[in-house]
Amino acid sequence: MINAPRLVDEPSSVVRRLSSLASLDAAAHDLLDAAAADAYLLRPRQEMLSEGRAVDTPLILLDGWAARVRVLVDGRRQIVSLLLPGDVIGVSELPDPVSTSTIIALTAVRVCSAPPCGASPALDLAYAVSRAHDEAYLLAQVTRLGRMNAQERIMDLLLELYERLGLAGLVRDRGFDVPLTQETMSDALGLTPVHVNRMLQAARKAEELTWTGKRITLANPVRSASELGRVPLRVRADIAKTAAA
Amino acid sequence: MINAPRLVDEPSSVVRRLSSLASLDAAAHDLLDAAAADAYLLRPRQEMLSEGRAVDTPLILLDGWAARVRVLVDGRRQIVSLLLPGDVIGVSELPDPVSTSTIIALTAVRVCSAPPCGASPALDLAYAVSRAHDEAYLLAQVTRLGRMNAQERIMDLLLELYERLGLAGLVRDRGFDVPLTQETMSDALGLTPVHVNRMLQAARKAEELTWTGKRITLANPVRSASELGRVPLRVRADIAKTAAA
DNA sequence: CGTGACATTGATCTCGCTCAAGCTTGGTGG
DNA sequence: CCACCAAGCTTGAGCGAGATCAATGTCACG
Repeated sequence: MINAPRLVDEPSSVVRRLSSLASLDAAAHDLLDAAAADAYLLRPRQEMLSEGRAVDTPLILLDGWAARVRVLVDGRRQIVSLLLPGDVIGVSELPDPVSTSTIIALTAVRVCSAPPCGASPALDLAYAVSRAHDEAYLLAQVTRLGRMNAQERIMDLLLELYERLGLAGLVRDRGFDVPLTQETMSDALGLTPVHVNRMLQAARKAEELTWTGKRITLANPVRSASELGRVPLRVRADIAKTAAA
Repeated sequence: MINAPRLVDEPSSVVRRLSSLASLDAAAHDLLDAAAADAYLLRPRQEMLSEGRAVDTPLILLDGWAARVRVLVDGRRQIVSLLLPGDVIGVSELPDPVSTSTIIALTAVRVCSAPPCGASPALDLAYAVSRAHDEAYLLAQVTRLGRMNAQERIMDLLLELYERLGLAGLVRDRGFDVPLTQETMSDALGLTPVHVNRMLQAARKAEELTWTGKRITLANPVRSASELGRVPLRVRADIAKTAAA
């Protein structure tokens, strides 16, 4: 569709996402552009990182979706978290880190290695905020699986995707592309595919969402969010505010 | 230096835990001793950190147990993770961090503020490893809640406690003190207290564990672990090995 | 015009929840 | 020293959300 990515007119998901986490200066932009120039493609189902294997280089997910997966001995599979365009993977302040989970591409995926820490203070901050977000999403995943019923899990996850894709500039008109099968969703939600299907139908009948092709549109994200008690994610004190006081 | 708490004879849980994560030099020990000198006590149920509130200072849990908790609008409660003696709380590389979860003391608790990052390289490494562990335990919690049944969840959590308390030197003879009520466990496991009770009875009948008073003893941790497919946690490449090669 | 991946539907089962009641125990005050 | 009481543990009966098993439908693609 889009061939030459003209960063000025149409900023990439990474740039949009990281900019919304921390303001990026020109140096940071240059580093990201340079990194993105060495992007490469992965096929769906391809492993990007293997549990127990050393992490050679942190990655940036430029395009496509991936998932952190844990598999039990008998084959049960749990998607620990979803990785969306613009997400940063495996940046760690730990030397010689070893991956604690397997990461597989859910779709065709375009990645590049992330500019290393220390090269740009603005970028380092963005990484730190990004990691704080990741952790918050993990906490959300825990409470989803531990204390929500099937309907709530589905809507809560979709709202999280809505929020996260929004940061990357991938939401338009309360709608966004979700290249997931119902089976993949069930692995993320700790449910069976059959039950996910039925609950989705119920949600459609209740006119909470539409899901045609690969695009989901939420009828009323604000209302749904407040019903679930979701609050906007905040990981840093607002310095502007506190400085002004 | 070594008067009241005789670190040589009986190292504290923090020192034992952090030492097993990264070898601490004399400077790191001194920093920890100094920090521990300013310890203070908290009562059970007291909030140590509130969701959405700024984190003033990272803490070290010297004694007692705490929990990161998420509460839904209608009161459902999920314990996201358990915090054990020796655990480090809220160390973040992010400036002006805001807590993404509430932390409450489960027992009487003794804490002190953690020596800041940058003061000791050895300590910084220990912090980094500690944080990597925390993340791994979160992943484990997600797969527990998402894909394990009640029996498996209970044993898996107990094995994690066994492993973690072992690092802090708090396991003796396959037994360890667990100051949890069954209700608290149920909040960590995403189950009801009634069901936790029944599954515990089943586990006792199957002679997998004993739980008398506050002390749990696992009959055969190694066998239980292999049945669940648990593998020892590893977050760093073994430098000794790679360096030797 | 197969063929394979995914969505949908139905029937049945079961694990874990709910509600409700006893039971045990340790602490507290009279 | 005992009576009492609140927490927590145990037990029972019944129910229901979600799992399981097994087809069938649909659609894109070679």
